[in-house]
Amino acid sequence: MKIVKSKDKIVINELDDFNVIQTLNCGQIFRYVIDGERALVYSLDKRAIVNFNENEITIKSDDVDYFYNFFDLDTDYSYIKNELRKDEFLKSAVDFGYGIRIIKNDVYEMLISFIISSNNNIGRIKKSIEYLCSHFGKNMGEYFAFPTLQELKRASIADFRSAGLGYRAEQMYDTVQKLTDEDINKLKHMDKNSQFKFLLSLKGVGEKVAHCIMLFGLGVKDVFPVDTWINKVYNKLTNTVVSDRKTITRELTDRYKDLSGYAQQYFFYYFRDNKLK
DNA sequence: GCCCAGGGATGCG
DNA sequence: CGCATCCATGGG
Repeated sequence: MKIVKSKDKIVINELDDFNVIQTLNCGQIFRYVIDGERALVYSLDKRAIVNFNENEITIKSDDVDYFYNFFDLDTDYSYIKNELRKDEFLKSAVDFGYGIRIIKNDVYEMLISFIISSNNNIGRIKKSIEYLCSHFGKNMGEYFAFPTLQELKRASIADFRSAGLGYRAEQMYDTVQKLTDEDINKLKHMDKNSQFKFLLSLKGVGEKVAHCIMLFGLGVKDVFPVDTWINKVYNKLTNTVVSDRKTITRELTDRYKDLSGYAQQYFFYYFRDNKLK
């Protein structure tokens, strides 16, 4: 991959390790719009305008450095993919999702987003997040920012229900009221086990959601979020009927170790897209 | 009407 | 611990 960064844009060529549609559609981010060969991508109060074709990707933003880091452009994915292709379960999944990159998103935004995600579908998750942005986030002119913690503290349980959170409204209210900016800052500097423990102490956050927050918001790669799809994939690949997700999580994290987070994304994208066939 | 979605909280043994 | 049950909501 050839990357040229300037003040107002990033231009990328030789796209063996970056496909915009795959990276956006693999379930790690909920605030984006794809329109032909152009995508709008949002994080906190920032926006990137991404133009792409099969030969070149151009990322424009008022904060180029933020999105350089956001798209993880310093990481060599060819090494990761070569390692994972050695695994018989993963080879076709890696080839299918060759251009996936794991986003480095904001922890707080991931926390709120993945509380909404539990036992929910991606379409509804997106709508709920959009509602929170347009009702509680700052008006940026052409879009709404993700609401800050202080802004979200003004939302009532009824507001969260209006956002379509259903029974998660009370959990969200409890967590938002309890959480502080200092909690978020401390979280970034904790070790992995402390991060996991703290996240589990928040309402609406169980093991799977905590693992997603760590993977997409804290850059922790040796976690393997297990949701309904991964559960189905696991049973298909191992020809078993296991429903205990703790067991599945332990076995898969043990199998893929430091590359667990990457492996999980290739699995998720491949099997969800192919409807397990 | 039933089933499912990037699951978690609670209670009970 | 493990396990069962309940939980809003919209789309297929």
